[in-house]
Amino acid sequence: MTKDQDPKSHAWAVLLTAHATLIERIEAALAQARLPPLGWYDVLWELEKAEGGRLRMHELARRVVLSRSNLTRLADRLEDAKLIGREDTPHDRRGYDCVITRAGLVMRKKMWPVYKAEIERLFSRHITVEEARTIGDALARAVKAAREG
Amino acid sequence: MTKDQDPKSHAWAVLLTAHATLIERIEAALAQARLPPLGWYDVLWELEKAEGGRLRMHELARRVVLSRSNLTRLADRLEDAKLIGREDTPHDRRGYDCVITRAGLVMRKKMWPVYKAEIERLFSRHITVEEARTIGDALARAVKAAREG
DNA sequence: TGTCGATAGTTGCAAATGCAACGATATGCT
DNA sequence: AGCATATCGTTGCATTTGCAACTATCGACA
Repeated sequence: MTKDQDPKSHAWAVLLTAHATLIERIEAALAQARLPPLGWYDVLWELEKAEGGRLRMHELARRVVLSRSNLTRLADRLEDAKLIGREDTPHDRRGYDCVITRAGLVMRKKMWPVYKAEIERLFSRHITVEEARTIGDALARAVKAAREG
Repeated sequence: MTKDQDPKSHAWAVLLTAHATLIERIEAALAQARLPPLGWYDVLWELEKAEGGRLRMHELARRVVLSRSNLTRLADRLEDAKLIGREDTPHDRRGYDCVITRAGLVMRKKMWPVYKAEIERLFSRHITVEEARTIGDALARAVKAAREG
C-alpha cells in the first residue's frame, strides 16, 4: 500500500489488500445473515448460468478457480445441503455433471441481495464506471494470459 | 467473467478471478523454488518497511489483513524458522513487538526475485502504466473506505 | 485387440484457517 | 483507590485447504 514504488507493483499490492479486506467484510455479512460462504455462491451461480444448469466437475472447477480436490469437497457440502446434485454423464463414465437443484436456485437468489449490497457498499460506490471498465479489461487480459501460459 | 452486466459488477467478478488465478500461480512458483508461501513474504516485508524492523502484533495483523489469531500462528511459524522474533514491549505488558531477524531480511530478499518475476509475468506485462494507476487509485479508495466504515 | 499415457474425480493426511472463549493488562469513570 | 469495560495476544476446536497418491475410464496407436 505504500506509494513510493512503480505504479504496477503498487497496483498489485493494493489489489491484494483490497481483495483481502473486502472478502473479509463480505463473508462477515453473509455469515451474519445466516447465509453460506461466498464459495457456495460462486458454484451455484456458475451452474445457474451454464446450459441446463449443469457442468462437469472439471469445468466447474476451472470456472470457479478451485483445485479439483477442493471442488470435490465443496460439492460434497453443497450436495449435503441439497443445493446441487451429481449425475452420471452418458458419454464419459469417469465423471459427473453437477446440477443445480431447485433449492440451489432459491439459495442463490437469497444470497444475491446480501452479496450485492456489500459489493455496492464496499466497491462500486467508490469507483467510477470508467475505472470499472479499466479494471475489468486490464485484469481480464491478465487472467486470459495466465490461462493460456 | 461474463460481460453482460454492469461494468462495476463485472469488474468485481474479474477481480476475484484474477486474484485466485494469479495467487495460485505465484504460490506454485514460490513452492517450486523451495521458498515459503506468500503470507510469509507479506509479514517480512511489512516488518522490514517498519521503523526499526518491528511492529506490534495487532498493527502487523492490520497491515497484512489477517485476523489476530491467524497472525499468532503465522508468527509462530516464522519464529520457528528464526525469521522473526517476539520481544516484550516496555510500555504495554499485554503485547509484543514482532522484530524481523537478520535471517528474515535475507529470506525476504531471496523471495523477492521469484515473486517479482511472477508479478511481471502474470500482471505487469499485461497492463499499461495508466491502467495500473487507475487500479491502484480506485482500489485504494475502496480499501480506505472499508477501513473507516 | 492390447497396451500406454492422459484425464476425471476422489481420498488420506498434514497443515492452515476461522471463531469463540480465555487470561492478562490497560483505560476510563466515579 | 476501585470497579467496569475494552484491548492484546493466545488457545481449543471444528472446518477447510493443499498435496500426493489412487482408481477408473478414455483415447490413440501399434
